[in-house]
Amino acid sequence: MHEFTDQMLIERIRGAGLKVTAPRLAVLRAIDAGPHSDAETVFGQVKTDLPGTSLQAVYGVLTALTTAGLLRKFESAGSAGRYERYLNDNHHHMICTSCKSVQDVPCVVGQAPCFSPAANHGFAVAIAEVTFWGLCPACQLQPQTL
Amino acid sequence: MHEFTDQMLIERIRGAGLKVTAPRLAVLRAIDAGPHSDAETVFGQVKTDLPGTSLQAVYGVLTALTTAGLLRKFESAGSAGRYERYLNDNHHHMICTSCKSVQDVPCVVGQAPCFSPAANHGFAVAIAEVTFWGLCPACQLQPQTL
DNA sequence: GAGTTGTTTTGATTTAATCAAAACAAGTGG
DNA sequence: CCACTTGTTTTGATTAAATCAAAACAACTC
Repeated sequence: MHEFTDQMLIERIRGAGLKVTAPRLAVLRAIDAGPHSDAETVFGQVKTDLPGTSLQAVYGVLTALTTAGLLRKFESAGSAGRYERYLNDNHHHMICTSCKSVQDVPCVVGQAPCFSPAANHGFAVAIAEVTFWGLCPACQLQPQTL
Repeated sequence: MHEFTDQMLIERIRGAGLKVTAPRLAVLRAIDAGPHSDAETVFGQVKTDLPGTSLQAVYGVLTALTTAGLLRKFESAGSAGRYERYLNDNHHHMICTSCKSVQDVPCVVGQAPCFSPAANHGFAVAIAEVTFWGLCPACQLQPQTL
């Protein structure tokens, strides 16, 4: 399941100009193990391999790593903010309205179709965020709402 | 500024199968006057023309009107949930990263281009939500962040 | 005009997140 | 290898957004 060795993670942290600490390694490992996790979920994961870490530390680490460009935060209706490894691949998210699970979806239609709103009203558009809402395969099998 | 008379608003509420009450009228008027408002903003507006209304009532009214299909709620990173009149026009939003102001943008590229993710992983996609982030004209004139 | 049902008020509670100050540790340079 | 500086984490309190429950109340129907 681990795509990255600790050594690789250490290099990524240091490469971003940040000090390498145990909580930061643990957070990166947690995101690697469970992408699209929120702060609480990351905290739960981190606690198991680095007990004594505080939830506030996790928030701080997530914010620092996001600012440094190692992680990306995305927030969507009805859920806490979630984090994933930052990849400059312009992908989007498909979220299940029932179980809130998240799938990555590449943005393939042309290059970056959604970057061009029809009328931009003078806005300098920097990024376009696309979220697809629907029912995941598992939840489609459920008879009704639980 | 008022697009709708009270009589029209009353008909819309009743048409949705809901009882017509003063707070509901006041909330619809507030949304009409300030689209893309959050609950607190609506509350501030409502208070002026119907003092004694509670914030919780505003939350309740917003939820009821949203469930009934008269309003649409949208939530975006860094802001509280906002409400607008529901229009079945598949429009999207352009939000200023600096001042958080919102502009509607029609979805014109073809019909509903964003409804078709490349690989849907078995998801039954119901809606696609597109948010453009950037700097509004006013904030582009600011030398730097305030 | 009285009754039933749906709505609003009042007040407490939850969740997600942020802030500030003190304790601590990573990476420098001696 | 030790001490210093700076950045990080902990501890504890606080905020913002929203939700819940029960009692008071008002809209629509008969």
